[in-house]
Amino acid sequence: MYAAMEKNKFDMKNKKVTAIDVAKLAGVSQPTVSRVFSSEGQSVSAEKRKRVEEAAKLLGYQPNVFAQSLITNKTRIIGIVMTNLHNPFYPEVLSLFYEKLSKKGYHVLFISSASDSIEEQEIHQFIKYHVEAVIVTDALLTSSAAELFERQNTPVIYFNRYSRNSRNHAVICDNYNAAFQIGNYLVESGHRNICYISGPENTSTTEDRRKGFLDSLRKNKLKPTVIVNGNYDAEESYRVAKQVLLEHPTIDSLFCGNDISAFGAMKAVTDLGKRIPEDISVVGFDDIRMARWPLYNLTTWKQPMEEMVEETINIMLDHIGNKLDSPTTKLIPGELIVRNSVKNRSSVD
Amino acid sequence: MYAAMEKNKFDMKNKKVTAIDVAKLAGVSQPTVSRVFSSEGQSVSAEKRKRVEEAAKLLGYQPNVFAQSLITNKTRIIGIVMTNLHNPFYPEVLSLFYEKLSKKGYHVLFISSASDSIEEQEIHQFIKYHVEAVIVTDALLTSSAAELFERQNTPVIYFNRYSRNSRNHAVICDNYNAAFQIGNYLVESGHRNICYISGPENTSTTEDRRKGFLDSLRKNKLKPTVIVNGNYDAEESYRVAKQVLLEHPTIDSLFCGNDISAFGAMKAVTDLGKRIPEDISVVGFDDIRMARWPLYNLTTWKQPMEEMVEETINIMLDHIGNKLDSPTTKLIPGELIVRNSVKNRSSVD
DNA sequence: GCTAATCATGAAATCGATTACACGTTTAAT
DNA sequence: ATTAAACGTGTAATCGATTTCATGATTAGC
Repeated sequence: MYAAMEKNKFDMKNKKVTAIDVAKLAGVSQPTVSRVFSSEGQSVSAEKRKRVEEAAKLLGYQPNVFAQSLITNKTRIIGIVMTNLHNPFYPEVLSLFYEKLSKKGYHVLFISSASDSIEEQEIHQFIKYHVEAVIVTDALLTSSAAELFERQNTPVIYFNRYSRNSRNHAVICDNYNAAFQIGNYLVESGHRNICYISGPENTSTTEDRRKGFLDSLRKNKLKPTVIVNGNYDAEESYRVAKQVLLEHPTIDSLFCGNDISAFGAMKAVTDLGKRIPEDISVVGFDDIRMARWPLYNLTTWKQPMEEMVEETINIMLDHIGNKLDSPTTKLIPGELIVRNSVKNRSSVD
Repeated sequence: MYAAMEKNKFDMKNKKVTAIDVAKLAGVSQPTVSRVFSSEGQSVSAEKRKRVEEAAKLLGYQPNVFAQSLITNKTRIIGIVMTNLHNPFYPEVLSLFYEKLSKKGYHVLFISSASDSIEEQEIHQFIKYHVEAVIVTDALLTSSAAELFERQNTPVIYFNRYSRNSRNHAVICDNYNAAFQIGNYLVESGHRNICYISGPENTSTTEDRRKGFLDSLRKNKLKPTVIVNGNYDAEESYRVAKQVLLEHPTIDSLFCGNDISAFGAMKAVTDLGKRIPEDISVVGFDDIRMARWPLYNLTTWKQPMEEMVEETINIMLDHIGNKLDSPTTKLIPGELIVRNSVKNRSSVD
């Protein structure tokens, strides 16, 4: 009680502890304190090092990052832009990024953009804070924003998007191949009337998935089946699926552009009195945690998040370190996760 | 094409533009440049102000935040700690925080903690970056961490948690009253065998909900019904619900500690061949977006996120500004959202 | 039209670190 | 033992802003 008050009295001064305070207490010069805290094994005698460390701990000293950044020009801050927090895929990704970046001593400055392409103004925040790299998930920069970063030589890495004419790095799941495999899988398990509930048309991801899917049908000599556009969202997908199922009663399977739209579609199916997978098979895309909820048990394509995040960080570090700045695009394969939403209708086996 | 190369040549220098550069180009002194950019209407003649602004735009000048923060001791950075990104409630909250904070010119430094109480080490990141406030959602600080912030006079605001002996601010939904209302609602709509699927026992939130629920039963002269502990998670809740429904076949309703555990429970119900709400009613808590998905259509208690976030930010600003540091706790009521997962079994109406 | 008050502006100090440099000690080399 | 290299440590410069202070110019007051 008394001790607490005492402490408070000191705290009223609200004076932050600086390297000078530590130096005084340890009986060394201020640069020596700095040397103890500069990560590398700087030359300072074991004895003084110990004295400094003790003094620092006693005072609760933490080097001031702003002073550090000012002189070193390094901020250890990474900017992450995320547009679509409503799709659980992205929080999962964010969490992974945080975990892996912080392990490497980086910090996450977070920007969430409501719109699909990021406002100039938001971008300025990143520039002001001298982020060492920018990771953009599920959105594209405006070209003027991209130019800004290029001018500052700040690497931009797209996660799960790319634009053909962009000079930025990108890490993506091999969407074309994934959709191709899913198409094959459905055909091989005896489906003949596949409906693809796609996402909005203007993204690379959606484009590639659509192409892969169509190519697999073509290979299997099936004529193109119904394709409708949702917006990667459960409610919209529910609406769309319901409608398409009514219009095309022969449909035996739904391939949905992502997991949450699959969830919406599943409800549409059961609302129409059909069963999954007995009457209609459903396949998703992403393999978010919810996909394995007993409620869904969704067969889906796993985007290997962990690997993708890892790769993104590697590219980032490579760029920051070696200044290798020829734009790299990394394709990660992923895999089909078979659960319980697809029935084998093939008579053969 | 050519222009682009030209530009690049300049950029190779990678020299950052400082106030001095602007000053030279505008033919003024460096402090004058600073005065133009310091938010307040500083005294600088209209003519020079214009010259400076033009020069700044031409060079693409942005004041260096690190230099600014160093001298002003203001960082405009808010630290947010979030443990439970798997529950969609929290990404929704994060998104709101970001939106509202950025509107006020603050930035979000993000920390996600796997464990329920936050590691000392993570906390140091906040201290290093001199965050002006810390918002903690769904977790508590260790007492030594709390002490650290107190010593730095950094306000900590708990969102959706509080601890009785903590000297920090808190904004919470009135969990006691909410659970009380839900209990009443279920009883009044004719339910007599209510099972409460709670969360882990050690949190204030869970405690208050349990108390409120029990008190409402008591008031209605019902003897305490089955209470089981899940962990606010769909899969666990599925398991638990299945078991409890088998053991107690008379149960007519489930009150779940949050929405996602309600989703799990719903599946348990239908897996056992019972219907919602005809055979068993289900109520959730939170009103996350998914609750209104057609798939669920869950009757639930709305935690008024927007209001809660707003309140949290207000307390934060008050603390930062007026130095009013007597710990404030703000209770926000919330409301029952009636959808389609509860049946009126009362014979009266 | 003279003094006082106001305003605009530059010079210099400052924030809290890092780091080049120089100097004094210690250790190694021959 | 003598010289050179290596090491430890303090002094001073530096990063890029803000801010105090002083000075000179401008306006107002009478």
